[in-house]
Amino acid sequence: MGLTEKNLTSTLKSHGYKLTPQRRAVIRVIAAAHDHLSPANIHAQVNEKHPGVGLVTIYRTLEILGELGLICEVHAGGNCRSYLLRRPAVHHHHLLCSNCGLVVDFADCHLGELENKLSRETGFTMESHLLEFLGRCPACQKAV
Amino acid sequence: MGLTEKNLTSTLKSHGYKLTPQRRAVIRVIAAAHDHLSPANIHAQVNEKHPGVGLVTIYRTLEILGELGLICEVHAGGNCRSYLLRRPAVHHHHLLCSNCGLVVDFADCHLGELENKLSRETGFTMESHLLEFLGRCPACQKAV
DNA sequence: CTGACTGCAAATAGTTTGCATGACG
DNA sequence: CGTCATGCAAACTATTTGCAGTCAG
Repeated sequence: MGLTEKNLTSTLKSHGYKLTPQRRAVIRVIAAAHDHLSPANIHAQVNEKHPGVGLVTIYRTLEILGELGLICEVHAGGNCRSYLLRRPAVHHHHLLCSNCGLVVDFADCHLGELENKLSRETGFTMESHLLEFLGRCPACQKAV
Repeated sequence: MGLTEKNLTSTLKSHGYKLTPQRRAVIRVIAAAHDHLSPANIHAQVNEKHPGVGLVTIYRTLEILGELGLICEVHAGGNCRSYLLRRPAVHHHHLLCSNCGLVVDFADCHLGELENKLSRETGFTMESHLLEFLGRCPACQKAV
């Protein structure tokens, strides 16, 4: 049920995008990472196995993947352009370790109620919400 | 009870920072805006009244204001470096209009419980959380 | 085959740093 | 007065764009 590499590639295809070795490599890296990665980060990891892949390609691939909703942004700390594989294709949020960057997903935000309340009070039509927790994971707590 | 310009300047002083016309201008612009502003944005507005102020000064001032907790970041859309006057000096969140950029504050997020639960389940020590709602304000709904 | 994809290089945009001058307190 | 702030210019980093060659389908 996890979103496998196969699903990703087939989604790519079904949207008319071609499946190139470079894209496969990018997807592989993102899928393998348990962290959120910056474009430069992804580039470096891709090049470990496939030297010669341009950073530009990473950017373009990320744009496509984002467009298809296969990856999502993480707004960690100052760096705002980190990407993460959208593992469950459902609504969820992230819990980040401020030290090592570990990411834990969780889905049960009880924001529906709050959303309704705010909507009533302000007259806003709600479109989406962004929720992230920042903390320190067990390993990093021990480490100091 | 609102955080006035006076409070801001006195806070600056009490932390050993000098009160220069440039900083006053930056604070004025941020305080007057009902929007979140990017550094470039602030720079432009400051220069309308005080030509000659460098963009560098804006950056440095923003850094100080952020350090003192007088402004906070807004993670709107793609642009991740927008600043906003932190009106109530307490913990709160934002509701953004995706069309006009209107910002509404709200404080009563019921995340404490969720935070505790996550903390128990994951072993994380929680440091902070980021919550933003994105929607469409009443005016923009009418405007189609 | 053909159009989409890639990589290079160059262009842009956004942000930071070094330094001499000037202003706050 | 001494210290900190400012503004300029330059250095950097991150991201985007143009173009000719290459490749998946």
